[in-house]
Amino acid sequence: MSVRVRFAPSPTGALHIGGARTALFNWLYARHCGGVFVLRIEDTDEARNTPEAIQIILDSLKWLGLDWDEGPLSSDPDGPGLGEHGPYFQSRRDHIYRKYIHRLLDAKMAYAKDGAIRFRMDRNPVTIHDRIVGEVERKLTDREALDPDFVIVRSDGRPVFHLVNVIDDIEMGITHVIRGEDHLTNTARHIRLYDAFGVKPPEFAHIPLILNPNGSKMSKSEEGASMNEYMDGGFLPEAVNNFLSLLGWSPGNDDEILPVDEIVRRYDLDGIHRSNARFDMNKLVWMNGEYIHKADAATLVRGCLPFLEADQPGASSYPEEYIAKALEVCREKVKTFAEMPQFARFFFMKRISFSEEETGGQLTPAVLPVIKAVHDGLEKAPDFSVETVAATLSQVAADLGVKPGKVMSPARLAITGQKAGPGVHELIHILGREQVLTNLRDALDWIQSGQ
RNA sequence: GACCCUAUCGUCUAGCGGUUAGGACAUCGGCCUUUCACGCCGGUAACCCGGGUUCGAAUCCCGGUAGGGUCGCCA
Repeated sequence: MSVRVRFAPSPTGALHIGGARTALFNWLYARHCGGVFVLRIEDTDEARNTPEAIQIILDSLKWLGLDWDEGPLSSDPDGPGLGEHGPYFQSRRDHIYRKYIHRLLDAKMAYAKDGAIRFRMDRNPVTIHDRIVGEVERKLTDREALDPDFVIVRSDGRPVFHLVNVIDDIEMGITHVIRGEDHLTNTARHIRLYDAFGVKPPEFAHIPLILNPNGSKMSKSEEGASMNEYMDGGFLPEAVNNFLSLLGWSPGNDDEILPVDEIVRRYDLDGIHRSNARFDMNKLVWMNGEYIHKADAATLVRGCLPFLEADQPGASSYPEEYIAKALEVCREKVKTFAEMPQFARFFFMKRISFSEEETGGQLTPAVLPVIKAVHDGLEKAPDFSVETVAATLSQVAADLGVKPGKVMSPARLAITGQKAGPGVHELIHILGREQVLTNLRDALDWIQSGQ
């Protein structure tokens, strides 16, 4: 039988990092097995669900590259979907649930009380066979022992999660339920529901949770908890996928930077851990840097442009080739695209704004002669190739009788207004004669005007 | 309160009866260097505790402790 897995989010806001990982693990397993990945929207809680939230979930999954074989094509519950098991919005499947509820009622396995419908739950322990956790014998808790039955249809007629989740998984032919460990103890109820419907339960695989750095449950408001932070924060989806796949799963050796197709190839339920993992933004940022350093030029430009434009309005209207060259010499310095402006902003400034803070107090009258010499040297340079610029600056240092460093550092400060940045020769070459000389004259003026 | 899961450096992890307990992030030194990074070299740093089983336990069993999860007319 071919593998069919699903991701069934409830659209109550941004996609949580834990949800994204659950989706990823399901997708990975489907792709590894050549199975089917289903997306189902659990929008039964009308008060909390919004069309915007559905769209965000769709966008987040697309951004991560987690394509679904069956599921909605848009955030419209009545719109077209992919696959033969629709509708894929629970809010549009009520007629299906009704049939199952009647079966339960007719067989006396469920009954009405206080206007709601309750399921007669087994009082004996339920054994859960979990692919990750193993055999789990779930006994009733003290509260449950008082009244083991649970509500499956609210008094207002709306069926609850436990019921619809099971019915949909049956109807959609789900073979493996891969979900967060927070559902493990609830699985006993689900198994009894499968029994009641006379259906063999699917394989269960409960994956460990993602915790905060301090070990507590990762809540929505926590740093790094929302996928929006990565989509809008200068991250590459490949890096986020790679990082998430390693949170609770291991390929079995020390490999860490793994392209997604290799993760798909090596992915297996047996490689999933049993213990929760803490979220480490530091390592994610490092990994993102690894991906940025190897990204192709177009990806680098596309990723950085929004941040550059926000920092220096008009930046995106510079010539494409110029932007590409400017970003290329800065790429090794950043770990997220959001960090790019702090190194590359001067490339997109017609006039540099000098500040005591940015220059670290290094632009003083003492360096006036050096900057003047750099200006005059470059003004007379026959061209602005990297080689010519290098030779020119060396000559300036020689003429002044100082080490090259005594020229490079003030030159960088004067031309870029910053202490840190790409190689001086390269940045002068890319900036070009006119802009470099303008910046140098501005620097001279700024120093002479008493700063 | 009850029930369930889990336990290797600060963090993510390798290990699946015999290892100098390995790697990565972070951190601390050093090198490289015109800056900041990158890169390279090196250091600090872990088997939660207590009992067993065994010639031998990080690995298997039991107990404790700690952390997490669940017990809704939320999902």
